[in-house]
Amino acid sequence: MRLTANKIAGILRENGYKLTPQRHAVLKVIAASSDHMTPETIYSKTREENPDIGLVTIYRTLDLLNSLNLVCRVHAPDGCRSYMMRRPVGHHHHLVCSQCGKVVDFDGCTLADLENRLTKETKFDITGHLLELYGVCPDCRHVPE
Amino acid sequence: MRLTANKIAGILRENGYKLTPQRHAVLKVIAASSDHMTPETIYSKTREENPDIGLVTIYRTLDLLNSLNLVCRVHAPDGCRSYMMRRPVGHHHHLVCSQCGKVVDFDGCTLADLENRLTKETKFDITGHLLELYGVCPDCRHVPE
DNA sequence: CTAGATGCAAAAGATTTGCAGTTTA
DNA sequence: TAAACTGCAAATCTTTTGCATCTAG
Repeated sequence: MRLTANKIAGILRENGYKLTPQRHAVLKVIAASSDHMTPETIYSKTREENPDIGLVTIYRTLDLLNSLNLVCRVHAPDGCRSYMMRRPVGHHHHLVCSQCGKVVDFDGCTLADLENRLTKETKFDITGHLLELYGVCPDCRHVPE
Repeated sequence: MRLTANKIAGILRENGYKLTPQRHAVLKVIAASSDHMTPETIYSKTREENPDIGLVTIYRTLDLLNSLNLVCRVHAPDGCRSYMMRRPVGHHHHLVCSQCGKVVDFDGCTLADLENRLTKETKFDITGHLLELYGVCPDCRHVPE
């Protein structure tokens, strides 16, 4: 289960942000998709129901949601700026299909040992990581164009 | 030991690409730094010795080197387009200092098990991954501004 | 009522493309 | 010499900012 737009609206309020119709619309769009979307895509999807929203608002809303850790940013070898709803579980990563862009997120990553080792070896104070796996999803594998 | 500019020059030739003075200059700059650099930074460093090189050539050269897997692209939470020399060992990842941008690369990542598990669970055909760790390097930790 | 949000237009960047001239192999 | 490469200028995007207006709480 992912966070719903309604829950997020509550979280917004708790943090002192206003729940505007625009933000609600953006949330609905992101919550409705299981894939990651670029700001541009989110913009046009949101406009379908909210033709008056501006692209700038999309950018600002995404920054806000991202800073509240409500959506997460997906990095791919090409475009590095797309977003999807974050699941309630804190920590997860992405498995991205290189052909259709489908994203599966997963948790249970095994980096703790690695981080410990590197902390010792490099004396870095390790604060986080980005892990994205790439591959071809079953659908794309079976239906070569 | 990293790949030297000279070795790469040979590889370029082997792949049917010409070794131009511009490419050589870019390679020298990248090889001389242990950190990742943006195209813009590489551009200005290259210009120090080669004032006539154009930014476009930097972009094209980086794309070429990247496609030959001679340099690698570093993704950070902010800028996602910077490059550094790739080491001869095939597989490695980055530990990036969030404050000064220093990059340490490392190998021995422990993702094989994870990939096996996910292959089973998701039926994705997993072809690669991107792993970047973030933290604060010893220098930045000891010298708070 | 007021801090915070929005939209517009414009600015600022980043990256790509078209093209004519140059150069490596 | 031919294919590949370069630089320039211009075209495209993408993202950010300034500002006057609006609105959720």
